[in-house]
Amino acid sequence: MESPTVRGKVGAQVDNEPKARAGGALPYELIELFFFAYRDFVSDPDRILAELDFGRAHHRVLHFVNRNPGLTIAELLDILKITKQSLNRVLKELVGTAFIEVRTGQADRRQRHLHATASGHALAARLAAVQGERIRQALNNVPAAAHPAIEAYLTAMIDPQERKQVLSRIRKGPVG
Amino acid sequence: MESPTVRGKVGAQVDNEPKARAGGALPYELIELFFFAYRDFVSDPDRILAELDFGRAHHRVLHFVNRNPGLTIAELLDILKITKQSLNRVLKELVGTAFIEVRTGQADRRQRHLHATASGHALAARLAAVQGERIRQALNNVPAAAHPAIEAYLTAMIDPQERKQVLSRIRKGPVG
DNA sequence: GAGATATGTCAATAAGGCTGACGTATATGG
DNA sequence: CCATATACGTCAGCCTTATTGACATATCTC
Repeated sequence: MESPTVRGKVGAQVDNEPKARAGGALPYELIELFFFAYRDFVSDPDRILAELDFGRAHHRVLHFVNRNPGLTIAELLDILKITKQSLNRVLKELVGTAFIEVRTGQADRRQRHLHATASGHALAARLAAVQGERIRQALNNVPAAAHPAIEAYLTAMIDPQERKQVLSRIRKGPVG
Repeated sequence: MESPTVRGKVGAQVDNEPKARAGGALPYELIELFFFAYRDFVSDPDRILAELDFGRAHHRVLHFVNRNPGLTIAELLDILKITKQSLNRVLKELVGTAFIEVRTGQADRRQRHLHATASGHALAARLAAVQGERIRQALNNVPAAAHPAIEAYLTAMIDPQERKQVLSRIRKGPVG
């Protein structure tokens, strides 16, 4: 999983900019650590995806479909915050290669419910495994007592308006 | 600062994949938290950059030049892990808009030493300020005693081979 | 002086985004 | 039952950021 390049609409954010930063120096170390940590975090899946001629976009789609079986197109667009045109190309490839299956909605036949196939689930698990391994190894470098703090820290890095929605989606996600 | 899309060369990495993951479930929560945290972490600078018709590539270049005054082209390419052709377009724009200044090397006149101008420094500081503000706010959600653990965790997320080099560059960086 | 090195540049290509416009199937409300 | 709204699909064109390959130029080093 890798962060999408959100272009175009930048989102209406009100005056969020710190004026003078009264309190001391900028945390350059943490800024750069986060940058490099994320860079390497996504490099593991990249190697696997390259074997299949997939990119990070495929990873994101497969990941969230796998974690949220029956997800509709609209819901997926809302998570990924991309346009349906962008999604379509990637999704078509994942469906064409039988990693994802599309089922017409029962209640509402306009909707498309997305499901990972067996091989889709396997690939998603393989991708999550390499990222999970990196996380596990990193946690080993930190006292177990501090593990909840790391989760709290990452949670607090998420936009407050998004936080609740993100958390509910993460926690409910029962499919491993 | 935002992670580059490393395409093409994926880097020679030896069999790094966890075989069966004997030890239990995958840390899906942390995987997704890291994803969303990073997404929002880069969204703040994006808004500012958009005002100037710059992209994330400009941010990365400006950031590292500002933090490492006198950086050469080759060193910058090594940090960013992109090709000189990719760098060139972005760098030309930053030089053309007078955010970055190029000085021919004294000892070796083939080299180009990059420096942020006054306005380059101001922009870099403004970008770092919004990211720093998010970090500071997130740290406030965590006991101060756990702050070193967060730094240790992020450090351990970086590839072991890269870690030493990255850390030395981060710590020495005296320019805030 | 020959060759290596640091940088610059031209050209073609790809991935992954975007906007705008339009089409189709299905639901839903009056 | 018909009009409108909704969910999705698709065509066309564009942008940014990256890639590879080839070649040019200046400068350093042996």
